[in-house]
Amino acid sequence: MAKTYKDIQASTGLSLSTISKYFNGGTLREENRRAIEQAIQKLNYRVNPFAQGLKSRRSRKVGVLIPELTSTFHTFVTSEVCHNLRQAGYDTIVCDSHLDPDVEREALSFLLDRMVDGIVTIPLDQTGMQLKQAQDRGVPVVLIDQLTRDFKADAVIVDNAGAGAMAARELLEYGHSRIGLVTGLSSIYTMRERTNGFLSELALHGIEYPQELRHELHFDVDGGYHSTLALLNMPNSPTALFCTNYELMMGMIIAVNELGARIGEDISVVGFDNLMLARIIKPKLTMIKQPMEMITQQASRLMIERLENPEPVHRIMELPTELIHGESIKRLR
Amino acid sequence: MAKTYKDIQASTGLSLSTISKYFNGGTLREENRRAIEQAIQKLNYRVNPFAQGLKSRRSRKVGVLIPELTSTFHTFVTSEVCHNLRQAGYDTIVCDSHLDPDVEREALSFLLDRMVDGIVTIPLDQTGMQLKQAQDRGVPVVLIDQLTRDFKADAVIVDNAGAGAMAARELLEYGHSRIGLVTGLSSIYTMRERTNGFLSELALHGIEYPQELRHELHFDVDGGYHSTLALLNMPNSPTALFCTNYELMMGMIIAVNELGARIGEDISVVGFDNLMLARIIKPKLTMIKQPMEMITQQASRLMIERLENPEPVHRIMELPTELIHGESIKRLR
DNA sequence: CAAAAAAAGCGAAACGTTTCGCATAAAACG
DNA sequence: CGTTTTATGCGAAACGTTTCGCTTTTTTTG
Repeated sequence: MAKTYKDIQASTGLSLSTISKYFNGGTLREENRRAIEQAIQKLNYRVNPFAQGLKSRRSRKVGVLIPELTSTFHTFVTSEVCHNLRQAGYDTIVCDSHLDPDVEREALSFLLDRMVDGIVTIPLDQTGMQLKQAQDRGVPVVLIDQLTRDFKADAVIVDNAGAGAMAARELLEYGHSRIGLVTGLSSIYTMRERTNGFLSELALHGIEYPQELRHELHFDVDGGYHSTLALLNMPNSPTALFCTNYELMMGMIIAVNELGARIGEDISVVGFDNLMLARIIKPKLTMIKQPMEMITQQASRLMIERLENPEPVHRIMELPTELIHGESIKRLR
Repeated sequence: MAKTYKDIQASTGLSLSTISKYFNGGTLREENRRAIEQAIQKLNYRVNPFAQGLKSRRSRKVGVLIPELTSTFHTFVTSEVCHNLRQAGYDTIVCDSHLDPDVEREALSFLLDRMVDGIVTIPLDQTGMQLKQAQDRGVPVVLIDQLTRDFKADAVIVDNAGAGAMAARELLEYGHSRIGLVTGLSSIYTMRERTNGFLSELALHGIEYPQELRHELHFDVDGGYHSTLALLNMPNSPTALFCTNYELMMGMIIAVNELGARIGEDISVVGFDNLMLARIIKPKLTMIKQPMEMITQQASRLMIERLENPEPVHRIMELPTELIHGESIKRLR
């Protein structure tokens, strides 16, 4: 049978309220503090989260809501944030919305029904309306990856448009101007931003972009694979490719290899996200790197700070991306 | 403010115990049932999970404990099982043990402290000792992927050794006998079983297996990539490869392509798990397919049945694997 | 139609914490 | 050393459900 305050009471002779004080950071005499600690040890006492939640109206749980668990970036963020929050004494409930705004809304209700104290999310619906219900209930929200249009909250983002522009500049530098865009559906914020940044930069250099080079499919390995095949098989195929996330890049690599083309020779490439396999592949890829650890760290920190002391101001952290030089771009001139 | 039974009482005039009966499947008059339903609608009532858990001593939560969230198979299982359980009205808490038995033990305590009603796990420690604490507390366990040595519970497994043997037979059939083994560390149950089944089958055909063809690295894309490079770069390199999971197979493909070799021509291949990319790659791969949907389905079903009606008998479901014929094996004779 | 049986509803006491206002003990002060 | 101030400890009343034993109502039956 699970132990309760009563058992600690029986063991120490202290009152229930004093014991509660011990657990909630009140002031006790050193002597009593030790007695309680000993009792806890001896009894192997564990707080009953139900009783605690019922009375305190705080669950010590945080909801993590992401668009899709099968994306490497999302999995990484989820896993790290969960870890950080657990360190700080918070449990997490993970939901993914399968890229469906309706599911996202439902999942949010689900989380709020579970009485989460906070929500960390990579939002899907870009208005952010779905998140209002959280804020209405006083549940703080931390956004990752994008700001929502009609909803303000703490957020950790990177400069996606800037990253796209950086990729374009690098390729132009090497003399490429006919560049295939291997990207996800433009309904996804990051995909759209990276693409727009990329196109704007080209426009800035007076390059008119032919729409047939722009391939938007689902942002997974499949999508990258098929887009790349299509791009490389077209009559006047591009000399370079820009992939706007990790999965697309993986699909691209497989497609390029399958066609017998050599990266950095027959086709130049700028990838995205220096994760897992991207670190070892030959030739080393030139790519945009997001500061993953910092993103998850800052997001966790923002959440924890909000939980411990709610404030009305919203802080937005924009973190820099970085271009890593590899050997996947051939110099044309 | 959140609504409570009291609000329903105020609205319907029924007693709290009657209302409780409604929620817990007791018998009420049709008229009262409807009245309560209306009140719930009107008030937008949601049960308070803390009060419910406190009183009933059931959390309606299930712990899902897996070795590693970054493995495609594990992610798939987790995501499906969570989905199925939620459908049945159970929340899930996901933990991964980062392939560390100590972390696994801790995570289990963590889950039990959270008062989960059951545990679904792909066990890491193969004795199963870590799971005893669950059973001692009357928390049912469902094993996926392997049986534990000193611990009996419901389980869903596949015939891993049989799968390995099947792969071997197929390759032998086509005349291959010098076969590289791209596999994970033999401390992992499935990797060991598949390897053993494979080797036994070769032995059965009187083939002595040279140890230098057996490459055991971490069972991820990296591992598959490096093992394959090593195998194909050795002096007397194998004519075929067998990869014992999805990630290893992905790494293998990338390495083979990088070396400019053609699958099904220069090197023959049997893969594992018909997921994602494996479905589209050219040439179509010959591979072992696990019945993924059935695994997760059966595991969820077992868990739910145990939760609804605890029984001491343990049911073990062994599901068949299947060999899918592709074009990745060249006929040698 | 009355008596017996079955069904439905009720009240009160939990479950294990937290919190509030007060009482008491210890420390500080003149 | 008595008095004020400050630090600790206490008791009791919640929090929102479930459950048990019992009463009342409804249905069945001869």
